[in-house]
Amino acid sequence: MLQRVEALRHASPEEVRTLVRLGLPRAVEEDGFFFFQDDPAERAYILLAGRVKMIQVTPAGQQVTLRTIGPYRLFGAIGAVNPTATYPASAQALQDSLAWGIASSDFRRLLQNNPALLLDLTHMTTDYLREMQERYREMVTEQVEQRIARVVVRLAGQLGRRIPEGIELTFSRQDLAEIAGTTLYTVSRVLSGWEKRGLILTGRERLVILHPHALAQLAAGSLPPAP
Amino acid sequence: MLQRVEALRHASPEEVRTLVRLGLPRAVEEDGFFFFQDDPAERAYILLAGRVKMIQVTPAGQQVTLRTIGPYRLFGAIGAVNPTATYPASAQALQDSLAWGIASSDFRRLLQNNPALLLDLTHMTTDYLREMQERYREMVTEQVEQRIARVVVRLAGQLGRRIPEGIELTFSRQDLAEIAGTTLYTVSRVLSGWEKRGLILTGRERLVILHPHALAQLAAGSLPPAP
DNA sequence: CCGGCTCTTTGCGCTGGGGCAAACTCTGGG
DNA sequence: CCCAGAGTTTGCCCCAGCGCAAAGAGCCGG
Repeated sequence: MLQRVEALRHASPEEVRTLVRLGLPRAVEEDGFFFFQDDPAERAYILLAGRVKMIQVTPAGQQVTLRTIGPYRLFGAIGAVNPTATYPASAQALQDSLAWGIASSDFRRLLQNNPALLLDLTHMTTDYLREMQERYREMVTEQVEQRIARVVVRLAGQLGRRIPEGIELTFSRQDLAEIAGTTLYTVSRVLSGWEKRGLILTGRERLVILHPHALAQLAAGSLPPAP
Repeated sequence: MLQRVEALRHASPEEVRTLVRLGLPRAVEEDGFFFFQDDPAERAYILLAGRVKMIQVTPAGQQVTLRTIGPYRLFGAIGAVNPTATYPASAQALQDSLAWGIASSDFRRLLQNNPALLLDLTHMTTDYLREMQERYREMVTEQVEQRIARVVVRLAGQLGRRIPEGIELTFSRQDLAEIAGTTLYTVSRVLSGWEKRGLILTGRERLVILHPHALAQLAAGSLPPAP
């Protein structure tokens, strides 16, 4: 099963078996936490089922979602590579979720014995870094509507479900706001606008993308925002 | 000389010699570019002298500075680890600068033969990733004045010069604006405010921090912004 | 089928900070 | 020493988006 994890592509079957032996399953129900920001990074996780969001909370209590994790993806690994490190973010379950937890020391040992695996991890990290740099730029330079469009397009690609009408996403306005770095009010207004223009359908904790192409154009800034 | 590069801490003297042999020096004068965003990542660089900023430019021509590089630091390496990758940002010299350029393929070969080095690189990358995540959160949640304070404090630590009066930095208002994700007007207003409050001295492309502690408090949000 | 809870919508007012324009001030080159 | 050009300051206006408040809508358990 763990073979499907792209981070373990270069792990030998034996190493995977070791991981299974050394790791242990951890189930967390909706809204529960796998770990908290600034806790010592004791384990890295592979998500097996469900959905997890990585968040940072400001001293004032405001939440920012850094990314959402889908099945067969690694999380908590950034903290785990460094022996003395703490988690840079908290991991909260968006749905009931199940993950395989590997002690950081075992994880590091595995990486040390398998340079190909370490290289994979480096690639993953640099990819994520590229994404963060881009999103940072977007945050600085783009208008909210465009940012929300980007978020929706990105989420659709990662976690969208194909249904007859289009692509379905299950996120509340609040969720989207935390990802796009805005407020639920603004998200609500923007989504309403899109619905009026016939680009999407909305519902409680749900939206359906009818015209992915138009949304992508909005995200790219090549389509002017609502009148 | 290259021994001082923290990225090469685990390189053997012989490997360093190989790097010197395989690499070549590249001088770029002020405002010149080492490479551009989206170009194929042909070389990784180690800065030997000068200062370089990594920037992304939006289609509309707006600039965002991702980070500034000081001597003995690696840049362009994120692009170099992946054989098919392009640079995620442009590298522009803030002053006349000199760097040692290593072909990406040589760089990768070195990493493959020396897992300790690869591990160092991974640590550097994850550290930078942590920083980007933090700055992303700051960008989303914090007010401009606080963000500018953070930028100034951070730059003071990396590139500040001790002088009798305090810590001196050499950046134009425009530079600071691009780093803090705001406009030169706002930076100018905020700096003027700080000067009136006696926290800093300002000058053309220059500022002197008189009370680092007060600025740090501003950056942390524990000191209220200007009245 | 009801009641309550959570999520969503929308009107309204407000403000942080963006951006133009014009004046001012360094600084280095001739 | 003076001038031109680059960097800076500040007044002024404007608006995108925030956030309250109150009403509406969907969902679930009993």
